[in-house]
Amino acid sequence: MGRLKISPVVKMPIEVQATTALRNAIVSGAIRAGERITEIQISQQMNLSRATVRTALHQLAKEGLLTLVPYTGWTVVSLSAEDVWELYTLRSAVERLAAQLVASTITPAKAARLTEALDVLIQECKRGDTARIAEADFGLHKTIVLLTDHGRLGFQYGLIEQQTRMHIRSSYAIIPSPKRIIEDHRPIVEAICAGKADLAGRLSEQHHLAEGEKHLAHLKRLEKQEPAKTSAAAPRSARKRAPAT
Amino acid sequence: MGRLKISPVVKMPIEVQATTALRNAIVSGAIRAGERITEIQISQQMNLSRATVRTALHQLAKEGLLTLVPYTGWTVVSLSAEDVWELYTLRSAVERLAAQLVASTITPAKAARLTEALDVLIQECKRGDTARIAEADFGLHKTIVLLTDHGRLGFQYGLIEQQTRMHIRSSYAIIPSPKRIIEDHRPIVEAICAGKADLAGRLSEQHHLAEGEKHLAHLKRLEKQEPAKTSAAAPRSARKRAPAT
DNA sequence: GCGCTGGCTATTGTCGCCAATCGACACACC
DNA sequence: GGTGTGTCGATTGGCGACAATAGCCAGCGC
Repeated sequence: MGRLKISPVVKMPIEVQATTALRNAIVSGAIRAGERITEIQISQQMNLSRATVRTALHQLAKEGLLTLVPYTGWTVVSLSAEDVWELYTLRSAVERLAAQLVASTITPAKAARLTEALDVLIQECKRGDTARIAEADFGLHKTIVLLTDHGRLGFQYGLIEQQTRMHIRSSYAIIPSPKRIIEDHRPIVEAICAGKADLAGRLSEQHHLAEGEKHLAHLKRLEKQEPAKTSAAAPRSARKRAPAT
Repeated sequence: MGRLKISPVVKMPIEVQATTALRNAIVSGAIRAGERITEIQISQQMNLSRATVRTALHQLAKEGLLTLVPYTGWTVVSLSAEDVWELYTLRSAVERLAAQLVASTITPAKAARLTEALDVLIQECKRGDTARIAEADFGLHKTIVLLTDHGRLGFQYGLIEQQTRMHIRSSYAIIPSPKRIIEDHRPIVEAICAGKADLAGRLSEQHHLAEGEKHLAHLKRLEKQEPAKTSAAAPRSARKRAPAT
């Protein structure tokens, strides 16, 4: 009597499912940045008790996707220039660490996975579909982070990624040319695979700082052309110069 | 008719107060690492509804202080060697970024605050009380992070700090000599105040990696002397070598 | 003696309802 | 017209009760 060919049912509390569905709705743009939402509205749409929805919303607030004014309401964050600066500087630090960790523990198997992810990115760049290029780009970076086998780093990276995705969807992000994307990413992967931790870390950090600064300058130009849009949400910080490296 | 001299009442929802009280209880060691707690037990002790306590516990789980097995119970995390590795590597990256950011935007006022925090640390090292030295040490690092004016960085640092504090309380942490502490910290502060972002970042990163590795080696020696203690909690990761720099 | 099954207990999950708070608006007074 | 006060509606905060789940233990069959 062998094993039956039945897929296991994955049990998941409703709270967790609600959190996941709401996170996806926010990150995908189905619920827009800056939008006000209420527990009542969401509980009716999801056919769940308000308390269950409330737990989910609190979780997402902790992830930086929502802000709550007690007794008043919830707002999906809308990222200001300062938020953008925070995200790309933090991402540069996290990804520097990831590149260093993977490079210092590189194995043929890890190198193969990295090379494969880079190949996917290169193929998408040749195809030219910007959405698929962006996905492959995220995929390569996620692979580096996953190869660290560092749970907290992966968690932190996930928070940064989802906020970055939200922002890209709700703004007029500039997309580097496919040629440039390949030129930027290949040396990072090569340094990691060659076990050059210091070089890999520096290249990775530089890549994100450079892209972040370009994007920020672009946003500033857009702001000059339009009335300032009110920014809900994340703690405001004064903009600082990027760290010299 | 001018302003009355009455201090404003700081309103804080009970949920937030409960979260803060529980966080303090965990970080201070009043609730021990590895301990199992239940919503019912905590709600009775705090004289609050279980639902309120539940919200608080979920928040703290998100901060990495607790883990939940659905329908079964909550456990205060007990940090394994792998967790320690994760914390100090992540801390090294975060503090590297902080040092770089402050150094690249240094002002006389910031330099004064940093120098003051270093002076406090030096004074405590002369006094020799290890608890006060540790507090002054944390205080200096927190000052650097706060001077970045980077909300997300401060939040991330706070998570690392509280988990580190928990671990220090629940383990036989080795404390560096006061002389060594001064030798390690002074060059970091000097580099930051001199606006040398690259040097400040490297020194800061190195400081945490070196201390972390020493501590980890110490833990490994302790583990060899005792039966393995079961580790609740945080995602397990394989130990990796520290990144070369 | 071992493995399986069922029942019980203890816990978290989810619900609906009452309580507390905030913001907007109307009204009264100066 | 401006300011202060009170009320109301909309929202979140907090509660206790019922539902769902997991783990443990006793009993039974082989």
